[in-house]
Amino acid sequence: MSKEHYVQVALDVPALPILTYKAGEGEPRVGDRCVVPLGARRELGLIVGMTSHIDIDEKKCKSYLRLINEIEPLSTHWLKFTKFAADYYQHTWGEVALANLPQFFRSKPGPRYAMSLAKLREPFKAVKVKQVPELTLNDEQARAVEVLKKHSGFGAFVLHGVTGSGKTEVYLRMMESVFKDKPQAQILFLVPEINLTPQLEGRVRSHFPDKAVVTMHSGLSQGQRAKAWLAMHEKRAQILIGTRMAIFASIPELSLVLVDEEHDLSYKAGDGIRYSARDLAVKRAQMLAIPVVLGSATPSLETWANVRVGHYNLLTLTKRAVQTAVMPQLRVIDPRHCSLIKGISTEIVEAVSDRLSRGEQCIIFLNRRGYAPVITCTSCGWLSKCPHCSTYAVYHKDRARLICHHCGWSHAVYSRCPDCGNVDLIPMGAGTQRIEETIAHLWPEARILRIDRDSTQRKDAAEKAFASVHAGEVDILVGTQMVAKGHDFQNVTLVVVLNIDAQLVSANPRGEERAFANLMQVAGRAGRAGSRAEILVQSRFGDKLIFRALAAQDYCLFADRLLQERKDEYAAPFVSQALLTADATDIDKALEFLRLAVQQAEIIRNRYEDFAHVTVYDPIPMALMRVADRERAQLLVEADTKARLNRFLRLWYPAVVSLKSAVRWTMDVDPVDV
DNA sequence: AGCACGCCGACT
DNA sequence: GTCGGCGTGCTC
Repeated sequence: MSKEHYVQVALDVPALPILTYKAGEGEPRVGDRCVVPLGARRELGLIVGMTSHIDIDEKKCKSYLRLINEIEPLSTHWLKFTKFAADYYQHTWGEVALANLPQFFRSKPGPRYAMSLAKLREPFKAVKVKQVPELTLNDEQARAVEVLKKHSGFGAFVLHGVTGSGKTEVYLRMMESVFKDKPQAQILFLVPEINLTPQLEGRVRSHFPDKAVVTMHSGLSQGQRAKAWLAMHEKRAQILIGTRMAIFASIPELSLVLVDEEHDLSYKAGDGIRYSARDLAVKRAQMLAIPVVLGSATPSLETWANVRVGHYNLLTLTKRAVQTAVMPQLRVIDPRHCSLIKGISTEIVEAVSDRLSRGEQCIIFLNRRGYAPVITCTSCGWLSKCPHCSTYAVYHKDRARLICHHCGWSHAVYSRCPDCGNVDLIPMGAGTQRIEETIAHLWPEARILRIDRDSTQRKDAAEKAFASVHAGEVDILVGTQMVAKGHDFQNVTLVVVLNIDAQLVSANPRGEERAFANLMQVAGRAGRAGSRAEILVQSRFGDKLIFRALAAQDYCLFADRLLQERKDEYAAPFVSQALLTADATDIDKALEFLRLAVQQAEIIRNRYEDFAHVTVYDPIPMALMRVADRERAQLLVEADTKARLNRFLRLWYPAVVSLKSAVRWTMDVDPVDV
């Protein structure tokens, strides 16, 4: 066998193919990194293959400058996986592979490289673990664990259970059964947000005192990330809990992947390479022939469709794990048919008063921060528009400013109308700050706490706020989305939802599905430990199916109906989509670029019969057209299958690149918002 | 993406 | 005469 003198190197450079270099010093292995000359600069590359012959001019072929082989090479599985992601999301292999290594491992080694590496290998500081008592599984939970235990090879399991049905305990036992079969196994546990890692981390550490647990999320420093990454890579740690970025970790003994709250939008990366960590989790499990578990009370429609066609196995938890817990009662209140006190119906006011008199806690949920979404002039009709975006600047009373939530523009609130000089400027609508003010007025005795991004800006502020609710120091909690995630409040017996209609009737095709997930999640905050909890939703659409399904806590009813609708409309998830988004200083430039992209698409479409089922739509300005002085337009492409869409994109993407436009653009495969 | 090369306008 | 603007094009 002839020695392979050349290495094939992937580089973190867009639109650059794999380059071939001569092997220099050392014994290069596939999966090692190396420093290579590239034009006038030096870049860090990843060796993805070896070869004994080259098809380029020998003189053109340079040699690598330094081989980096101080750590074990990345596995062939990891390389194949990142290659798949690169092809699927239309990026180069090098971009996906290298951009997803921690900073330390994607940088050229400096003079202190060996020392830094040794430091990264130092043992982790011991963590104090609060012992969580073992829970016994009910029959449903036990069955779910049993199904996974009996399964071998690839399998996607959907753990569908309402809040409080004990999904976490099931995850833990599933992990346990994997470790029993294979003591050196490694497990990846994906969570949607950093905030959710600490509690889960505690549970996991307590359950597996002899397994090293590491975390990976954007809240960690580069050093901490590298340390956790290396611990998994070198099999010193066996459990990785992390946000979407963790899907790209090197996990040589990966044996089980868990994706908690799989429907959560934060699994979809919004910048750079727009991957879906959930979808990649399924793919990675499939490549490794291991099980993946997707958990949610409200699975995404994509996932549900896979359940219904039999690709995924459904494991259902219908009972609340705490036997005494009762499903909360749902009541929809039509604000048109009752008197309102500053936007809050009297029925809700009475219900809150009732809870307060009994010393119970209430949550008021409103997905809109600030005091009022817009202020207006009573005389000339002036509105507080953001000068840089096609939206309104939100009034923040506490800071006496108008703030644009899209670009951050802020201006001291006007004392008189900038157009006509009139002094009567009034806030329209209500955000959490205004609701807080209103309830303080209604219940002067009550202890009120507001939790939203504004009230929790300081470090640990959110944790402290949640702790004070748990400690019973709060009677009424007002908050946005933030209050809906992760925390169960034992003494909360009433949840009020104020402004779900905006989402219910939005132009967004996924609005209803998201409203359901939101409502279900908020509802789950109440009455975990028992007693009669109630959910009051203020909505004009009480007769919608969503509320019937919600009252019965019947996700299947809702999801099956929605799926049927999507099928009839030939909409996602029954079609696969890619979205080309362009932004420029003016909308015409963006649209013109997209029109050229359409031309390219049509050329490709007409050339191959395969693309008869590919639809290229007209470019349109985005719903929120202007953000931070950039005007945005988008172009949607649809195909009947993912595979066909991918084949099309492989031809179209390079054609779009070659347009060489000054317009900024991105391609989003499987976009969440269309 | 960088960083070169390259071909036209105002400066010691 | 040259310093430098950023348009096009290549990187093994």
